[in-house]
Amino acid sequence: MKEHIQTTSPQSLEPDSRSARTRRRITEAATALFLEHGYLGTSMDQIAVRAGVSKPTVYRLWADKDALLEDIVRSTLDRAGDPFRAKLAALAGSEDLRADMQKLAREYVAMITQPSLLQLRRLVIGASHQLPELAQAYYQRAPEQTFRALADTFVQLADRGLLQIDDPLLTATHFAFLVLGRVLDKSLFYRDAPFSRRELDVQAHAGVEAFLRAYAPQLHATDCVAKA
Amino acid sequence: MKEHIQTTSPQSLEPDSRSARTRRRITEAATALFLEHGYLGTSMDQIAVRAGVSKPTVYRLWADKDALLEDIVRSTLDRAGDPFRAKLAALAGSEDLRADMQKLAREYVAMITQPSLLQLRRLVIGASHQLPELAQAYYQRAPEQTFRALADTFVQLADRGLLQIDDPLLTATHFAFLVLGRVLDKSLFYRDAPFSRRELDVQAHAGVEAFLRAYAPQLHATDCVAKA
Amino acid sequence: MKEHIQTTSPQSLEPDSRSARTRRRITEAATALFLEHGYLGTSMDQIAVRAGVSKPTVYRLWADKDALLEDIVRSTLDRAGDPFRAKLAALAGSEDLRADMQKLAREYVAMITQPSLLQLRRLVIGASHQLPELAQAYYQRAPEQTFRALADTFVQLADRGLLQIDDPLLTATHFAFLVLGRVLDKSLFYRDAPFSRRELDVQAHAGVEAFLRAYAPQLHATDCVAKA
Amino acid sequence: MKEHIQTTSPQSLEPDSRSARTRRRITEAATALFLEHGYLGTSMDQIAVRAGVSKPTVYRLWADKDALLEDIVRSTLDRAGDPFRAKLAALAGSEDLRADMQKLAREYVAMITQPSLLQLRRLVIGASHQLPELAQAYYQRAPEQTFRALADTFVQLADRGLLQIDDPLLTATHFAFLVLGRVLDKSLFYRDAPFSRRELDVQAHAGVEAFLRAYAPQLHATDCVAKA
DNA sequence: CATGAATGAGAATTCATTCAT
DNA sequence: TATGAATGAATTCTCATTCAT
Repeated sequence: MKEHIQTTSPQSLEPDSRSARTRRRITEAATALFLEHGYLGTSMDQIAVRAGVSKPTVYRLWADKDALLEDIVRSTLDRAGDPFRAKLAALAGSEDLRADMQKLAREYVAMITQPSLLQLRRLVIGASHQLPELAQAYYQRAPEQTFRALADTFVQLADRGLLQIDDPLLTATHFAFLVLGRVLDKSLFYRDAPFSRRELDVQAHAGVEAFLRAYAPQLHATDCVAKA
Repeated sequence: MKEHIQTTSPQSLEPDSRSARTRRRITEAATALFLEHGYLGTSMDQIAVRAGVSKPTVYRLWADKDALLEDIVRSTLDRAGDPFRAKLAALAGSEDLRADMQKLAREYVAMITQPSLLQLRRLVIGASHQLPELAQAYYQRAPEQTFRALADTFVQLADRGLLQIDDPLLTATHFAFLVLGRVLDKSLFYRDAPFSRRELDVQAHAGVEAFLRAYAPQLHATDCVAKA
Repeated sequence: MKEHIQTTSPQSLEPDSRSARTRRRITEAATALFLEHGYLGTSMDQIAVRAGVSKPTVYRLWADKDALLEDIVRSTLDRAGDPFRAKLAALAGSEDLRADMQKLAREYVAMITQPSLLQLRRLVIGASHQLPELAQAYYQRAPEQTFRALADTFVQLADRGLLQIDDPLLTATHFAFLVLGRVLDKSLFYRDAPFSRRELDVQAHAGVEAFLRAYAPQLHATDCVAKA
Repeated sequence: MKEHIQTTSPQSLEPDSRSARTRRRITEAATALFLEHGYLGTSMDQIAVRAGVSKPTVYRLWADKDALLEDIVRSTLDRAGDPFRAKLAALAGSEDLRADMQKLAREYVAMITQPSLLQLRRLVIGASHQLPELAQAYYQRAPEQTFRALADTFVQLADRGLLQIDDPLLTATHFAFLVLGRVLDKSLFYRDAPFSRRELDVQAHAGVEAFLRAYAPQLHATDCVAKA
């Protein structure tokens, strides 16, 4: 496998040069086809035709089919996850934890349920038989990094006495899966997003409430007091 | 893979007729190959060779590749899921909810984390581009049915005042994903089970505790008092 | 190629013995399928299934697929052509040539246009690439023999001064093709008989009239007298 | 100036481009094999090997086996039939009907008995089980169109009082089948042309004479007188 | 730089035929 | 006798990849 040419050249003076446009058209075609039909279900022919170029052109830009998929996955991830992680950091200093966490959860759900992202998960999982390293790279780059970011934030909240946690990473996953476990899971099996935006909001809200009951005892002091 | 000791096979009087043996060998070969390389990544040739039969023999028993995969998926699900759902029913009458729920969670984790079941999820998801109905059938037959069974049980527990729940199905998914969301998710991306048994137990335990904090307030009166 | 067992056993004491019935069912199934889908378009599997027997049973009665087709063709021909040739002989002594020849022509058309016979022609022609001897045998047994029988009759009629012919065989083919050339030809290309019975009668009638104008001058004496 | 006299194929500027040659070689190989072994009796493998190309090359130029056969049939028909129909038109103004019709008949026979055309008939008929539309298209394009052209000419001759006809189309088929019915029929069953050129001429001649006796009474006044 | 043309290897599926019981 | 089970060899068609221009 030859190394393929560098993917991004952010400081290019001429961002829409002929070859950059070609590259983009191929990437878009391949993305659409991979997401729709999977890795093995998509042929290089289809990609070239849809992109309106010849196959050798594709092979000049990427060493082989693997490289093309990897490029797509990596650059899609780059574009998708970062905005959320930025907002997440702000939660650590929250004055109204419940409200801010609810807001964050909605944003989390909104990010994750971008159709292309859900399909990307399916694609990567489906291709994991052929490209196991890609799947692992995906997992480390996407869910796991988010969990770690959540954990960092929760540690800070715990330091401020707002949360009571033992294992920050585990707590982070509890938050994540309470908020959208069901969506993540079900959407792997259904081509079309199986939940309406309202349903998503309900699930996010209920997830956060459950999370707070489990991890923010003082927010539920009344419960304890009542018993005491 | 060695056969483990088989004492009986109760459902058939002539369990080892020539053709039953052939069928089983093909099924085993196909299962192993599908789980390892995915649907499109496995060829009927490979299956026949591994089973030690000719291709027409495979086609005599299953109409086509789809039918073979469907058969494998369905029968694997049948074998795997039912025992757990039986045990689940018993929880409704529990005298010691925390202990029994912990026990159930361990069994849940044990069932779900059978390597072949985890791989089956990957397989079905990977094949969903080609066989979308199979993926949906899988989802309805496996996770969703378990969620419903959990919900039924939780409703009974709520009736007895042991849990406080609004939306039973949502609560069921909270339980399920608290207990093994992370495992389910991560194992889709890693060929080999990414958690040791001990890690699984820890996660199951922590998941149940979080669940109880969120949904069984009276069990936590003591906690509150203790902390107070 | 082994010789296959004798096809007909006309003096069998038990004409509907078990095995005779089996043979008949296979023959019928094969005939229907061959006529419908052609020789290469029909599989031994389909034949066995349709006949309700196993494939080895078919192979016990016929050495191979070729033998089965040959048997079918030969026995169909035997059954179909003879009645007509019997009637043909009677024409030689006709008192009213035009009327009797018209009648005969209608019978000729009726015989030839039996759907199964037309389809048989197609079948044999289609199989001639694989079984050239069969096609030749067919031609000698069916059209050619009829032409010869017609020629014999025409010779007798010429002897009586009713026809004026040079080359009897050629004259016979002129009769045959005037009467149903178009039908024979077109029906090779159309699955369903392309002519109604009325059209057939019209063609047969016009063909006979043309034939008589060409070969029975005294029946058209008026024409000649007029010119003289 | 590239405008010197061009000796080569007028319709294409680059008649022997690489791909045109490839296309021609495949067409030739396929034609030979289809004519020899029939549609189902010829495999795409054989075609590719005989053409000296790989199978994908064949599939690049024709969508599938059907398309290849259709192409061959259509282009063969185009090449074969048109010249004759041109000559036919000239007959309408004939000064010496008998002589010109004899000449035309010889040309008709010569056209139809091109070995490749006779084999093409067999091929199309044999393939009609699998490709019924092709067979019908063939019939409409070849025999039927010729019949119509003959009929048109005969109508003109009748207008000039040279023929006496009722149903022009029927008369046309009478001409066609008198002249070469036997050839057309017999050659469907025999791989090699079953008649020598001399035999063909004799049949054509006799066919025309019979036709004229049946449809051109005044041409036969002399005959009648002679006989009288 | 881009392409039309090409290909070896392999995909799913079916065939006529035979074995073993 | 009749069969369920089996198979070697082909079938049509596709794939990722490269050559030649």
